[in-house]
Amino acid sequence: MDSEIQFNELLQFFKAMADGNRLKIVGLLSQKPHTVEQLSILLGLGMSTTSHHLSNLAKAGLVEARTDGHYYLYSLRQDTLQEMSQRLLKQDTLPKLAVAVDEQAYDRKVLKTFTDEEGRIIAFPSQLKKYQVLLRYVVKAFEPGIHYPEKQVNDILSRFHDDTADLRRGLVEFKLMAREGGGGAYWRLED
Amino acid sequence: MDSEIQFNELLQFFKAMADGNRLKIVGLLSQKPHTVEQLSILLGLGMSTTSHHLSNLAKAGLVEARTDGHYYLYSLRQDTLQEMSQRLLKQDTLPKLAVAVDEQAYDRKVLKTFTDEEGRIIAFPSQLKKYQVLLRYVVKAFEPGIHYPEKQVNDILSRFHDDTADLRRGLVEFKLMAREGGGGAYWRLED
DNA sequence: AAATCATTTCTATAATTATCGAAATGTTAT
DNA sequence: ATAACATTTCGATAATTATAGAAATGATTT
Repeated sequence: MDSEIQFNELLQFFKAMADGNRLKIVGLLSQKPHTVEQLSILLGLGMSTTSHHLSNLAKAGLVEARTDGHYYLYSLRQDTLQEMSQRLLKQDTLPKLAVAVDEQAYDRKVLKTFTDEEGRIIAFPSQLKKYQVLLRYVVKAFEPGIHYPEKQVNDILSRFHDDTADLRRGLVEFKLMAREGGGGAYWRLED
Repeated sequence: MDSEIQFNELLQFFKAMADGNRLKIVGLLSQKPHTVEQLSILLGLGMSTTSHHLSNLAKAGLVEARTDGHYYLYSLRQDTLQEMSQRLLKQDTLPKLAVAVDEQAYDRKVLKTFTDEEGRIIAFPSQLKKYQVLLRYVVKAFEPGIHYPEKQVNDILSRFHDDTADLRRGLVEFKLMAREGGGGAYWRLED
């Protein structure tokens, strides 16, 4: 859903700007590009910390690095900042933020319909949207960052439904989990 | 300081918006006012938690409550949101964010690294920016408006480093000093 | 290829923030 | 006033985020 992207984009933007040191970085970069070392000295932070802040800002599309001879030069992407500010001024942006609420309510309703009290799946919905709701629910049983052998994946999935193969296939198909090479391990993907 | 207020106001604004549940609240309130209870049900949060989020938004001036019959009705202050977005679009807002930074910290750090207790240069930095810091430091030994013959220039520069030729060349190259004609005198330039 | 320098990633810890349940406060209607 | 109800504050815990130092990576020069 499009407004889902909107929501996450805006949230990431605000989170990126919601730190004093990152705000200062934005201010400094609005004047001219700086290297990581320069910024860390100006802010009185470790270089690794500064690097972390910069990658946070970069993920939100607010800064970019260009390699310049001996060092990297970070600069501000004014266009992203403008685009975000203007989006806030648009009439229809705010109401769309509430769509995420409806989605959630929708998810709850689907889960209530297709799972029992113990959280097991009663039946597979025929509607794709509802099927995906179930998959998002199931994938939460896996820790991000951990690699699970297929046997363990099946063990975990069997807590939700006997047709573990169907669930496994769905999780991979809709990119909630990934698989290593041929018969390798599975792991959970971020959003 | 005025820009100090600017900074904290903006930071508070971003912090207020940097939470998924608060963003959803803003979205919901942009459609119509809600009570704490309504919001907490829609978001699936405890009422105390919702109240906490609302007070956070209120502190940033983004929502306000008016008492209506039996309940409180929270509504969005669109004007604050507009004012903040527009501020981000203004040319001079961003540069001001850097005022909180100690601009001279960088120069001090470089000087500390590359000069000894007596102020002599220990080594020439490879980074151009740092080299320029040293040059700006050295050039202060010359009075503006006075013309120095090359011999005297070398005498003064030798207080900082034996390689006076390097320093002389750097000072001219980066337009901190200028030279008259062929073998004439040097003088300090104003930035 | 080795050496040097800037940056990033990793690992661990400190600080901040979100959350809930219970108790306290405030508001409206009787 | 008091009863009934909505909201806030308090106290404690869970989750997230900021931070630094060490090790790994990437890029440039010799």
